[in-house]
Amino acid sequence: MYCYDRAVPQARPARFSVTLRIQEPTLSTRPNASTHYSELTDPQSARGRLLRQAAHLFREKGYERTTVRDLAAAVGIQSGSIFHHFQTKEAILRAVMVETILYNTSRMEAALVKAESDTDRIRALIRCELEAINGETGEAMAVLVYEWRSLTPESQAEILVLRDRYEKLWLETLERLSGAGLVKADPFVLRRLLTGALSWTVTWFKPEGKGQRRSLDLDDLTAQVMLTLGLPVP
Amino acid sequence: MYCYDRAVPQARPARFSVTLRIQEPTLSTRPNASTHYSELTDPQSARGRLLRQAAHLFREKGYERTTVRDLAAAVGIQSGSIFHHFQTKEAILRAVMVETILYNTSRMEAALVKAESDTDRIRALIRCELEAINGETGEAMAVLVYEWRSLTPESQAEILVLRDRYEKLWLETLERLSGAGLVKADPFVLRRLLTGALSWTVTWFKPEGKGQRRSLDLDDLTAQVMLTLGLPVP
Amino acid sequence: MYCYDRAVPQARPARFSVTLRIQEPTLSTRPNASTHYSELTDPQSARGRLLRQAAHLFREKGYERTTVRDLAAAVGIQSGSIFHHFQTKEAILRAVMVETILYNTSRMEAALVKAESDTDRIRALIRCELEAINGETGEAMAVLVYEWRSLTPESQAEILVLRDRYEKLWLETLERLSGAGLVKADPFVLRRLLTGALSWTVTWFKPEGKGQRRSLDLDDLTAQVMLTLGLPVP
Amino acid sequence: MYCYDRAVPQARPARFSVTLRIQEPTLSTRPNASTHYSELTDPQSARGRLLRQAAHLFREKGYERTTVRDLAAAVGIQSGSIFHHFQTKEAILRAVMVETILYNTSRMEAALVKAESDTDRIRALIRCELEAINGETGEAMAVLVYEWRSLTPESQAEILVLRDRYEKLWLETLERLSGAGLVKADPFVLRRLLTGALSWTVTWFKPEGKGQRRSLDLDDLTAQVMLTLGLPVP
DNA sequence: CATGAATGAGCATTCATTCAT
DNA sequence: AATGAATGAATGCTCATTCAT
Repeated sequence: MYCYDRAVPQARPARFSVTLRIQEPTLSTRPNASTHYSELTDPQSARGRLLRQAAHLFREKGYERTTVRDLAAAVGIQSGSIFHHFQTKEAILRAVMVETILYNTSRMEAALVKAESDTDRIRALIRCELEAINGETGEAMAVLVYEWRSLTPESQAEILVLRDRYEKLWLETLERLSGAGLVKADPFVLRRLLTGALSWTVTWFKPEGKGQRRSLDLDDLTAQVMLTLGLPVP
Repeated sequence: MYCYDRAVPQARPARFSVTLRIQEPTLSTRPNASTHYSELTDPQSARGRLLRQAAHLFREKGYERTTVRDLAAAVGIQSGSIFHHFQTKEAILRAVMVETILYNTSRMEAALVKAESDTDRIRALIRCELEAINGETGEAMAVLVYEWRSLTPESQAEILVLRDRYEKLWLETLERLSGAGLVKADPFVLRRLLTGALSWTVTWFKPEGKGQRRSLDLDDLTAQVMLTLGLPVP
Repeated sequence: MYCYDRAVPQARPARFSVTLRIQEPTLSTRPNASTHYSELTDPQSARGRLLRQAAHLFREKGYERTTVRDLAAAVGIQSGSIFHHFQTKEAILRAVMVETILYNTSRMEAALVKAESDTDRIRALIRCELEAINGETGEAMAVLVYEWRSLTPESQAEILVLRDRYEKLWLETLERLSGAGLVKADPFVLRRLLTGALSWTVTWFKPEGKGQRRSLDLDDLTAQVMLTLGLPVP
Repeated sequence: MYCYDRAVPQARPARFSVTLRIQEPTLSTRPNASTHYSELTDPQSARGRLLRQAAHLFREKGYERTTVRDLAAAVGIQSGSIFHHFQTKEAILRAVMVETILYNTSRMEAALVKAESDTDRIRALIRCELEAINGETGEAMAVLVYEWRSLTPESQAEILVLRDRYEKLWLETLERLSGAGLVKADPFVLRRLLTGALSWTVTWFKPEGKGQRRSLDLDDLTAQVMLTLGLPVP
């Protein structure tokens, strides 16, 4: 699983998109664009529909239990055609993860820019991660967390590089809060506790309140997390 | 995954063990005995060794990627012999989960009895769950959390009954703390945030501090969680 | 493999080229032209490059293990484009064989014309066949011998017709030598022993002497075969 | 194909059977037995029937065109059961070759022991190889020669060791004949010419004279080869 | 209880071929 | 002519499970 305790080379701050372009030629980022959002595969394209269905099925049944035939049927193509778009089944899993992490890193960077105070920043991060986990990219995020073991070691290394950029945003913010005395726990440990707490929401949180005993939206949930940490709720 | 949002029949407080005894004749609990510890399979027996190896392999490689032959080889028997102990591979997974949840519920009940204050109680629960996740039963607990999807719906229902007894211990304690104003967040939500935070430790916490940048033992980790919740650390 | 023991209709001396022209419109022979060399596909054309690469790859990896994509990549076109030049993959194999046999039959006819004695004639045939096997057309010849089984029965029949014309040159020469008492063995059997001996050189003879324990050129090899047959070496 | 021009480590004279026993535990030789014949897989066993059918099908259709399902059907088992006996399809090919080469090396050693003169010896070798190629082991021998390319490099290396022992019997005999002036050509070259000539008989020689224009048995064929070499025929 | 040969449905992947552009 | 996405049947191989011994 999306594992923290291995030695990871320091994230190379800006050039990672070049590396990516080499490894995944059909996936590109626009580093020069005014927004920092990564350019994802067109969701209308065959590849895009495949990735969406893959996220859905991998989340629902697990990577191992999802067959290439399941995937092909969900997209409406023949099983052999899958391999026109991806070399292996594992490459699909990897692409789901890479696209999600790139997309959500960009979203988080954009949200941080708008925050004005330290509590604004931590609230933005929590809110962003909750959105990533429970919103549109939720299935892909769940796959990122819970299907980590199904990646080859090479793919894991590739994605750990991307994850480090994402985690750096969290750690810097938590260290500022810690410096300001707003949180008591060690930032490193606190981030890991939050990772677990937030990613686990995918198993119980239903934004629309369907079937829940009390209705809770993403803002409420963000507030509950802030409360739990002893941080101010607006 | 070990999912919270499905309608679960109210836990039938005492009779679940009867059901269990029918389905798994060699596993029994003694709810009337003076100690509340469940009687687990003898770890020296063939069945016991099988369950231990199953927990290890399911944790390491995942349930789907672990073959019956892997299991047999780890125990030192032939693959066909596995089926003298369990009817199906899934029954092994189920047994790993059932034994773990029964064992850890008993441990938690025993720990609660000794606690004298509300903060003692919550600290005991946190400490107990961290021990379950990172101690001897850690592999089985990780399997319980991360291989949930590989259970049949019938097995899921069976185990949800056991889990409700376990969760009740948590919820009652959190509600007392909430009533006393010691925690601000909703007890129901707080428990779910804690479930995620604590179970996630399996991915990063190494008790011995091997390779970690700072050494942290289970007591330190418990203290960090208490700090995060704004609760007093002794 | 290029098999001798099936009943073959007597070679139809002149009309086979008509048949060929129908099936493979771009390949033609001019039996009435002053030179006896067949007109082969222009090696610069797309078709010519394809045939050359096919001979190379079929020899190197075998027909079955060579994919249409391998072939296309070797020529520098897309796999779909192959089928503008040949109707099926098997048609490529057939064309490689047909062109080689036509080319080498012509070469042998030309060499025989120049020979002045019976020993000259047999030496010319041996030398010619060794050149065919180990020279420029070597890869195609090896394909002709070792990929015979991959042809459809129809293609086999077509090529057997061409082969009979080639074999007739051998058999007539061996019968003259036998009549003159220069060889003792039955000409029919002797030709088959020679076919095997000569075609097998492809597996061990390296004209440049690279890595061989003794350097042996085609003339030396021809002489060794003559010696083996008890025939005079100039 | 069964290729001569690669550097081969010197054959380890007597202990090769030990090596073999390690690599192929179910195949054993009896180095202490009075006869030097290798002990082959029992032809009645599942493994034995599989090897026989494999030799037949690989010879008939080629290794690549023979599917595991073809093989299973020929033996009368399910395709999955093949892999109870052999780890891969290639291992079947390897086993066919190993058993054949061991068996025929032993036969040849036994025949050499009985020969009394140099011409007896060469006649014994020719006769033995013709029997190997056209007799009971004929299909397996043809596979050994014509499916060489389908072996992995590792398997090729393994079998080259066995082949060297076989070839040594030939080379020593030819060198004695050359020393005695009975053959004029270089022994090394002569052996290769003979290898081709003899192995090629598989494509045209039919012992029973079925459909042949003249009836030729193995003795006649041996005599023809001796005649071709200018050696005395009894 | 234990074995291990056998099963057979299922898997990811391959690949010659087609065809709309 | 050429492309390249798509096809779909086939391939080698896996593996939980069965069962005669």
